[in-house]
Amino acid sequence: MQDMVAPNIKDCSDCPIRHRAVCARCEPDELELLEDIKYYRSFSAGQTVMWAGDRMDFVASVVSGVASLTQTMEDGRTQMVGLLLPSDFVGRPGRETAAYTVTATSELVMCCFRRKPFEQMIDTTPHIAHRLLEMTLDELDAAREWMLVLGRKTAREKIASLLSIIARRDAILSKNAERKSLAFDLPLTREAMSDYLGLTLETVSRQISALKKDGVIVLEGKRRILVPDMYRLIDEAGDDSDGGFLS
Amino acid sequence: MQDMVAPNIKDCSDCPIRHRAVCARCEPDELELLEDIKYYRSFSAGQTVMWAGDRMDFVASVVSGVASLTQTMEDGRTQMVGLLLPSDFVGRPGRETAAYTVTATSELVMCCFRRKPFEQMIDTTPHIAHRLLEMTLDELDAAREWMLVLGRKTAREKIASLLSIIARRDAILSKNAERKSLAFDLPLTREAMSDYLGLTLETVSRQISALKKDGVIVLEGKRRILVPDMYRLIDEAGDDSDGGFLS
DNA sequence: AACCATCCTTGATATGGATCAAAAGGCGGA
DNA sequence: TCCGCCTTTTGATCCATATCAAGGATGGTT
Repeated sequence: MQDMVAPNIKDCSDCPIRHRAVCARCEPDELELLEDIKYYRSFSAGQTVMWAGDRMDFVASVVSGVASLTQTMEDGRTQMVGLLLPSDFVGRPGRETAAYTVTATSELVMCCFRRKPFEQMIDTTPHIAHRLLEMTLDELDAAREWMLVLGRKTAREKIASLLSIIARRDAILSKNAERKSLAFDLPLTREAMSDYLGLTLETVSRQISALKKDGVIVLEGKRRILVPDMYRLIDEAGDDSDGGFLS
Repeated sequence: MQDMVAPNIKDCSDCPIRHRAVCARCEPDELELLEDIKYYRSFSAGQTVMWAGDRMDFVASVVSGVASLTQTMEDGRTQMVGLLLPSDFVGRPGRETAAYTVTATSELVMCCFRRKPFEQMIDTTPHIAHRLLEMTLDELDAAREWMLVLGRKTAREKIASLLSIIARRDAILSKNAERKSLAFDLPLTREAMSDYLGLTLETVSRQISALKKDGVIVLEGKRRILVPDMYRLIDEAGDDSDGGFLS
């Protein structure tokens, strides 16, 4: 259960935050400041990055792997409220303690920035604040998209929605976007999927079996998914929420 | 179906955005700039402020009344993804078209700011950008809270959660916070409540009746709710999501 | 190779909420 | 004041998903 420095990352060029959150318009001296306050941490599947209520001394960006944000009720019911894929950002500037539990659902490498100096950068560097606002608005849109899934979709549609999202993100990362058929590894256990979808793990398993029987997906082992026809899968998801794949 | 200028609002001092989003640390000349770009619109219950996909030339803040953000699937299933109470902000700087349909669920007055000049203010006035980021993060937290409600709570808990939220907001507005018992008007039809909670309107009605029968709430007419014991209601909601009431 | 701990699948049954249906308020307009 | 529309309540039945239960696959450890 020991964190370690990721051995294979040398500089900011591998760090998504450089491209997505902060650095697109950074001046060289700002980049240098970023270098000063950042460090890498890696986690193995199942490890908890932080518990809700923990003091949080950093904000971070996912370099590789997948993490989840979860909320748990006293009686143990838990709901995933965010899925962090590579290049996603986690942490709330200005907040001392974590509001959600963050868990690595697969091998995970995060690029962390010490919170206090990061907050100073936000205050002194307008385009960083601007970029952060954009990212937060994107996350808000994603959360609202997900509210439709949780509130109004059937179990089958929920599974198809989740697979679409992962497939799309995977395709973008591997530059395979707009390919009709594709394959990817599921970075979540059935239980994690059920926590995301507001279902039980048995229902998740059954619906995956059903989608397989109907030829919407093909399983290679338990975790690898082939999607023969991405448009079919998106259609099963019940709406255009994943229309972004088409663009 | 005609918008009109709200007759009873003369200056920014009645405008929530002044306090919540923009003006807390505004310089006099910034306030003047705000005055230049703002105007009021009012709507009656049921009126649609804008449809998803509409071109959006303004961002706005709710002055009084309640509005909802909704998403609808092709087959008509709809999910509310945001409830806008007085002082809440709506609109995404940098986006041309509305992502959600905005509807007045009661008499509604909004304070609108023309989008382009508002965006310029954001870019040139760091503390406005900062405040906007904070508000967006608050909304994101609220959305994630709601994901737990949608994904994991029972119908009864969902109703209690919604009533708690409205009660709390109402108490804050009328400076009645931390009172144990309180009363408020429901600004939503049963159908709107069902769209928020991912239920049918029949289930909403039945659960309200059940809470009434059990003495958790008292109904005066259909729309006015008395809560004899706020802590009881919060308890029925199933978790501490409304612990904010206690503070 | 045998063992163990997870993770996953499948079956049988139970149930909370949806659906279908009807009637009872409430409220504005003629 | 009465009518007609809209909202709400309540009842009967159905069904999608949860729950309970058992067994199978997988991968790591000794």
